[in-house]
Amino acid sequence: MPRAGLGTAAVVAAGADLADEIGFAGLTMGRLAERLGVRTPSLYKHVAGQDDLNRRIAALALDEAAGAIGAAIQGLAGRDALRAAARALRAFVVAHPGRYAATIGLEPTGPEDPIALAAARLLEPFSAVLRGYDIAPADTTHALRAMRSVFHGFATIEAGGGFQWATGTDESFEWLVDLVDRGLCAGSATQPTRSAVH
Amino acid sequence: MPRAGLGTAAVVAAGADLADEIGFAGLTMGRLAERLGVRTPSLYKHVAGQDDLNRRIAALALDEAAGAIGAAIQGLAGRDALRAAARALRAFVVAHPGRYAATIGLEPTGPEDPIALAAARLLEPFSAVLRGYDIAPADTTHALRAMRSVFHGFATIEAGGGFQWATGTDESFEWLVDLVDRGLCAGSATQPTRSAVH
DNA sequence: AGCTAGAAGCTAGCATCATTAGCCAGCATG
DNA sequence: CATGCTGGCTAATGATGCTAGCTTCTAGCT
Repeated sequence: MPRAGLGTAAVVAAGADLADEIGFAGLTMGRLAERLGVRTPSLYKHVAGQDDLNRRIAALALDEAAGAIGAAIQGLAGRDALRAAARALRAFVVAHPGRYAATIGLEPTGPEDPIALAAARLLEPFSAVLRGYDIAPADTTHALRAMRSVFHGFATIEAGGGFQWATGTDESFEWLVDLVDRGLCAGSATQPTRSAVH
Repeated sequence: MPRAGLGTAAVVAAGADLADEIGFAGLTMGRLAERLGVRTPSLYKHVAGQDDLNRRIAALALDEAAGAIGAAIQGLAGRDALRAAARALRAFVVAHPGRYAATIGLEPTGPEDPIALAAARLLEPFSAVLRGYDIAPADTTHALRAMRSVFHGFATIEAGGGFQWATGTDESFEWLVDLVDRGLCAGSATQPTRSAVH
């Protein structure tokens, strides 16, 4: 029996592709093995198990997303950068729903977890976008979390099929980006009482 | 063998409680049966299967969330209503992580699907909040989707353990609410060119 | 009160999966 | 050429969802 010449990276990549094709929920060790022309137990030579596979796919996805967004905002600033970043994230989720689904609802085991590292890398381009706005240093964490929440929320809802969704999604997305842009601008200009509370 | 006196509602409620306790991922037909003092196959007299159970739990959760948010915004308007709604949703997700997880990433089979109906009911209190802002009628759909994305995003990230999260989450949440408030206010005051496009 | 029919429970059994144990073949190094 | 590691395999186990088919309880009718 000839060797298939697999490796951890190849297995993870194939798993990510398969998840994108048939949906993350349908990603099974058996199907992945079949896709790779190999019997199921052989996968365990490259991956510790399904959970490990999922986490590796998630880390890969976060890394790829970070790269795509970073590239998208090159040379842009302010609202242009915000829009570019948001669009790039959305495009990634639409193009890779399985990969993205793998990133939902997982806890890094520690600060050295590849997932935590990849997540940190994904935060970086968003930090860059934020630098184009006039945000108080004490508020950057909040602003980062806000951006993450907003676009993550939109992406998951859209990727999950939304509810009554379907029509006008593009417009709604641009509207959402503008809302965030307005919020970030206004937040820097006016520092009302409530910001002085904490 | 004495009858347990179950019914679909009782099974679904027990499933929702169990999901909140041990996590939605750990909700299994066997465990639920055990909790109800019944053998696994008996559940199939009340529920078509695991998928059906999950969808019913999701519908229940959406319905309960809609009720909680609706109650929370009674007598409030504008920013007060927005904050109350957002806090109520967040409180619900924190108190019922299993229920909420059941609502993530499911597609209603049709407009008559109980999930679609419950989702529509959840939209209602948010519509009420929006009425406290001066949003152009053509933009209400976008604004609704925006609110849903924002708070869904924050809730899921927080429920999923977040990433480097943990500290200052409350502050970040309030900051996010204020950002949306600013965005909604500014969106009504200024009607820039892009709003006149469609 | 007794009969009947359907609802609600049960045992047994099957299919699918993830996972482990243990074997064997190819390849690279001495 | 021997040797040992690596990566593939078969076989088997245990968990889980689900179906089939039997039995018993109970509601409702006569």
